Amino acid sequence: MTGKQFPSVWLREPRKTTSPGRSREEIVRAAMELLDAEGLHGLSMRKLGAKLVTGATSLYWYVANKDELLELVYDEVWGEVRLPESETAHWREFASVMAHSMRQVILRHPWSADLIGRLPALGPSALSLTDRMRRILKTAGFRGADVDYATATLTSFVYGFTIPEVAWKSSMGEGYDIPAMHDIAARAARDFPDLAADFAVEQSEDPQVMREVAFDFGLVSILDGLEARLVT
Amino acid sequence: MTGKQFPSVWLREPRKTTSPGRSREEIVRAAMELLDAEGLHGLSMRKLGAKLVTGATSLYWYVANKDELLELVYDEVWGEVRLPESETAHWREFASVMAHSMRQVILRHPWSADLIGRLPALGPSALSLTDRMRRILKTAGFRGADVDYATATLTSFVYGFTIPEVAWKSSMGEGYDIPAMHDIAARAARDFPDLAADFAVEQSEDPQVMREVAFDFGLVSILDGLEARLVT
DNA sequence: AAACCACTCGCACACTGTACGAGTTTATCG
DNA sequence: CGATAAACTCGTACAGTGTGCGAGTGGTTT
Repeated sequence: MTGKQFPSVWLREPRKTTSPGRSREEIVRAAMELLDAEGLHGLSMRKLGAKLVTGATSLYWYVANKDELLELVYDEVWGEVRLPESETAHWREFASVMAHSMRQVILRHPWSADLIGRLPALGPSALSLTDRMRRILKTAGFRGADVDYATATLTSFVYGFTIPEVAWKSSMGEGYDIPAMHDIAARAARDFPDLAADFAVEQSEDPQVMREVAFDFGLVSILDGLEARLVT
Repeated sequence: MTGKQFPSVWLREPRKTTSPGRSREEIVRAAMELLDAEGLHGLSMRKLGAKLVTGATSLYWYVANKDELLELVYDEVWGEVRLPESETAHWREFASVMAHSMRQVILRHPWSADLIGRLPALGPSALSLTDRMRRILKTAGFRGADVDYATATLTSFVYGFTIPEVAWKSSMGEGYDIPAMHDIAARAARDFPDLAADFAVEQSEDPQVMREVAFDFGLVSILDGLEARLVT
């Protein structure tokens, strides 16, 4: 009956701290460095403690558990998203810049892809992002729930496009061994000749560029679709 | 130089087996049951062994490691997607059914959301799905790389929409304690009055229905956008 | 009978997150 | 100043994880 308490760092008052050296910020920064260097798998409380020359369990004074720590670094990531300065930008321009920036940020911090959805995104950076997006959409003429729907559509696309992309890259390592990839695709798809054939053709393209083009294709399509919803 | 070998069950010949009782299929089925019952976190080789009345390490005869096992159940999930029977269905109809079905399947097996992107999807069910989608798009008139782009756009949306949805649900438990959610959102967004206000309004809707409507909104928008790319 | 094969599984290793509680420093107050 | 309380540190321990290894078992083939 009581309804489980939803756990999030952002719903707790942080501990008051008189601390000199150690602090949440420092811990978050160190965690981010570890994550960027070694990935999500490479972050453990013990390693983090070692990096900060502290006992692993000392960190639990500043952070209730590992998930809370991850929530903090997660929000830090969204803080890196760059948006058009002016509030008066055309909504298509705004949305496009935001989408591209979100993708770049995730590519820069591949571990964050594993966190999307696994953790609540209630931090200030995340909220500020959606707040600005919604504002722009409203002034563009979207009304009521359509504002939600439009943002959801957009962010869903960015997430869904980028999450598998990042995962693939980190599975492959950074090798980009194109002939090997070709071979892999061909072998996996040997029962689907059409698929295999298309794979073969596309393998000749630069995958980096291709991803970019694909992203833009999807983004433009979505913006067109949303615009159609607007003019009625 | 050699280029790391990409690891996937589907790229290895399976072991030949004279086995009577135990088999890959049985293991996969048991794993699926465990996953549906207890989530990704609840699946461990030891528990799975116990369920099958075997030593945990015996499973490693049939499966190289846990990730391979997960690849197998993962493909099983995509096998549950239902598509229109006829190859002659209109592409919009086809895409729409596929998107909805994918979403439903993920909602039915929430643990699968955590696997999207983390594991290569090179199994027969996954490949068959993309193969059919691509075929339909081709006959609809999409050409060359546009076929990839369009499918990527569609599946990205489905993934990106559903992954966070599922994660949110499983964090909250199935409680759907609406007033509590209201409170949570309000507190988290206290620095963003507009956001908080909108949250408050929307909290009065049935979230289940709302998600469905949102999904359809996005889907229709995307299909419109893709169609615009087609008629040129 | 010997050799091979498919298969089982106990043990051990290196790790994980974190509860607990005892210890130490620092700040506040009478 | 001394005392009390609050802020902080951290060693130990527990219950778990995936899985490499190597010894063992039972059936089939030569």
